Amino acid sequence: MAKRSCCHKKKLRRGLWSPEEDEKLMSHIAKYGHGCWSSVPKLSGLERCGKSCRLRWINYLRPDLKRGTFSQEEEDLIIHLHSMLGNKWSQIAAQLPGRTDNEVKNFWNSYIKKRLRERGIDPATHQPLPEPAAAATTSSCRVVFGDADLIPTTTPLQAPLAEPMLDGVKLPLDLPIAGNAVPSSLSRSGYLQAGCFNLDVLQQHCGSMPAPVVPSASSSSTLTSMPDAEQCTANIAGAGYLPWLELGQNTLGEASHVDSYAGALDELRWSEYFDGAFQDAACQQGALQGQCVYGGGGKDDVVAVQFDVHGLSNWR
DNA sequence: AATCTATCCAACCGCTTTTAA
DNA sequence: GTTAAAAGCGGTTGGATAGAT
Repeated sequence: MAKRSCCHKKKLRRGLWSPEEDEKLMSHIAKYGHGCWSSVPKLSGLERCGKSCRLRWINYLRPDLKRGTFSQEEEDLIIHLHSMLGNKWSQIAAQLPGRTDNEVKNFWNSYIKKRLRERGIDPATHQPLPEPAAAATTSSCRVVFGDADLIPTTTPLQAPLAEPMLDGVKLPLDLPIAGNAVPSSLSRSGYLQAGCFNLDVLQQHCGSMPAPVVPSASSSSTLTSMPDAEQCTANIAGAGYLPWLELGQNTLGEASHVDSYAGALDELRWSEYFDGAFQDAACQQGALQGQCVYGGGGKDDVVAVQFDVHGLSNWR
């Protein structure tokens, strides 16, 4: 038997909020702040549970909400972040100022999912949907986005690519590494651009790579205190450099932002990186669970390196 | 005009994590 | 260290609305 919610237990009001209730909640929070949500209904005279009040505030009444339709840039960013984070809506929403996790989730389920499917992309895996005809074609390359609109021109790849990083243990970026280096058959940027994650670009735009994964207290509201993360996001999207996204000319620019991060890039030495801590981390992580598949080297040659944004920030 | 269907989105549910006593 | 309450989160539901028949 399903447990009854707190609203049922206390016979509190449920369903849509009336303007009067909104008014009560807003004026209460304006005066006192929300403090403890469980006490808000009592103090404000609302016959709602604290949880409901919290949700209403976060998703609807908060003054910093943007609302309205999502822009193309926002849509691209959501797709990009979802390919890395999976259904971590709060983390995705944290990168979209003025958007709530609920809003992003709804947008994903009602619009983006459909669009990706129309374009032959499985929204769950970001892989091309299985197509009998397509499967018989030559490419062994596995891409995150099969859509020509979304993938910039890249050198055709020689090797199969890793699955996208969906298994989200804190922004997983699983870089398959054959031996101590990027597979010889594949340039680093070529490999990364084509399917996984372009660290060149990330480094270029983010430098120290402020965490895109922020401890989200209330979705996007945290962004105001995360200028670096916000700027990083803006730089990635604004410069049209989401590795597999073309955002159009109107989004290009912001060269000064790029410059400010460029220095950090030089400090990154991939050989050091691969020989060092990340390789250790890869060893610790153990099995790949089929995330990265390489031709030639065989399974034993493949080392997955998982790092989160904190790891990236340590590259400097 | 009436009915049916699809879509969108606000809100709920229940589980997990965090915090405080 | 334990426990209960609060907060956070993601999945799901249900009502409103638009569009199709």
